[in-house]
Amino acid sequence: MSNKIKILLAEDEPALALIIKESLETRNFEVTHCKNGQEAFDVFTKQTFDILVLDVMMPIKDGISVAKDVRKIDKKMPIIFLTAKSQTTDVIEGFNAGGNDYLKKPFSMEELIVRVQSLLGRIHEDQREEKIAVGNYVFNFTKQTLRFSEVLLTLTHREAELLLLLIENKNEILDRSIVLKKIWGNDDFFNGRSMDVFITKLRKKLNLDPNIQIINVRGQGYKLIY
Amino acid sequence: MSNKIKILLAEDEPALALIIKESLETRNFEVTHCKNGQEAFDVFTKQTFDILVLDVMMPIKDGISVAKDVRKIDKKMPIIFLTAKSQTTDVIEGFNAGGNDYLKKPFSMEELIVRVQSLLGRIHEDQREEKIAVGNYVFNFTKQTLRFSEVLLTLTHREAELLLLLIENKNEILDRSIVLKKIWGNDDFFNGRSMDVFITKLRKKLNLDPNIQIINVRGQGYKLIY
DNA sequence: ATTCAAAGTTAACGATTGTTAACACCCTTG
DNA sequence: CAAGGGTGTTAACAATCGTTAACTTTGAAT
Repeated sequence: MSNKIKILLAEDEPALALIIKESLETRNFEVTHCKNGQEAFDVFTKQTFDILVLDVMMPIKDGISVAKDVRKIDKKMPIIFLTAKSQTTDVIEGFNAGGNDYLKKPFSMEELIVRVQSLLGRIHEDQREEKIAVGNYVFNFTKQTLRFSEVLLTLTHREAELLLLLIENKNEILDRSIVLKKIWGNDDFFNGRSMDVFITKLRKKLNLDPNIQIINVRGQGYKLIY
Repeated sequence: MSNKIKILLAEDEPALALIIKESLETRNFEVTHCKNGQEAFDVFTKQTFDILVLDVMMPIKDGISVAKDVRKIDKKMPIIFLTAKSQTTDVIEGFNAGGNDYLKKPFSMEELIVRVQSLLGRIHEDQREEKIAVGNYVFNFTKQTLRFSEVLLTLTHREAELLLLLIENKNEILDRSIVLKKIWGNDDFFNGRSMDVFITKLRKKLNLDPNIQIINVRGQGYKLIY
């Protein structure tokens, strides 16, 4: 199973459907296209999607009707309507049917993409995984903790920030001045010494796993290896 | 304190601002109007709102800039942009700044209202219940209570306000000065100490669940994690 | 081998934060 | 109006964190 974001697109006009599908696919979305509302609802019940993009006017079953049926099953599924109609009443009808956004034709692909992302962002916001494996440790940045089997070490905020930068550049040289600018704001002499102190502290806390090392590269910076 | 939905409206054109304000008020929203972005951001830091409606082009500080600053403080606050510009690039810029919707002028009041309601609906799904899960606790802001299975703790108003802000920024750093401006009105030294006292009180009341912690980030603020 | 700058380490200091308690200010109640 | 509980602020002291300083060790260049 791929981990791509899955979009169900219902659009009866073949040319437009193709353009939308391809545009979304270039952004690495996985798009399933249906030619009418009936087909779309059928597919919806049989697969899982992250977001629905529904044309309002379609043969057999219109988009609003699809949305209403979907809402009976799934209250949270993000739904965007596409429509040629631009009267306000249609927009209102769309929202009342449980739509989350309403895009009037003609619209640019960029705008569609950005609105799709906006709706998805909200859904996915709580899902970030915060635990990072570092050798035999588990590092949790937000909790500022390092766990080595049963041993739980707590880090200060500075230590956690520094470790995160090192991890993001693991096995590569992390430049002194980069760190200093990012964490301390500027790279003057004293901040540099302060950073060295924190490297010492991190080394102490990371020495439970002998495979982890913070190596100094004289004149350049540090390298976290494991 | 009224329980109306609070909207912060930033719009420099007086005639349009008045129309919007009155339209929203007929729907029983409470609207605070600001004439430019600077004013809007000031007010935002000192009061609490449910949604922001920002004109993009304004003197002194534009709406996009306001949104970016707001996002540094509050990741979830719903933001709708209003704009005369209709180029796609502006829409994209708006979403990138953290906006949740983008309405092109001229728009109908009805459309604004449905879009406001659509965004609020999503947010209030979590909160309309008024009961917010915090680890194994259940927090009820209006009742100022914290329940841990059978144990019911009552909070003072200050405690409840502070906890709500922490929850709205869970797993992220909540800035000292933001809290102080929002709850105490200004961030002088003594209010700062007072806030620290309340953090202590909250920690005590939250220590039934060992997974909940209020972490201090020296010089910046506090972070609620669970 | 000598020299000097960079980095390692430890300790001390000052600023920030944590905690407790005393105090002041409401409300409500008698 | 006095008493008392509840609430928020101020003050005092303890603990923690980040920086600075001092001294030591390392490594590269001469």
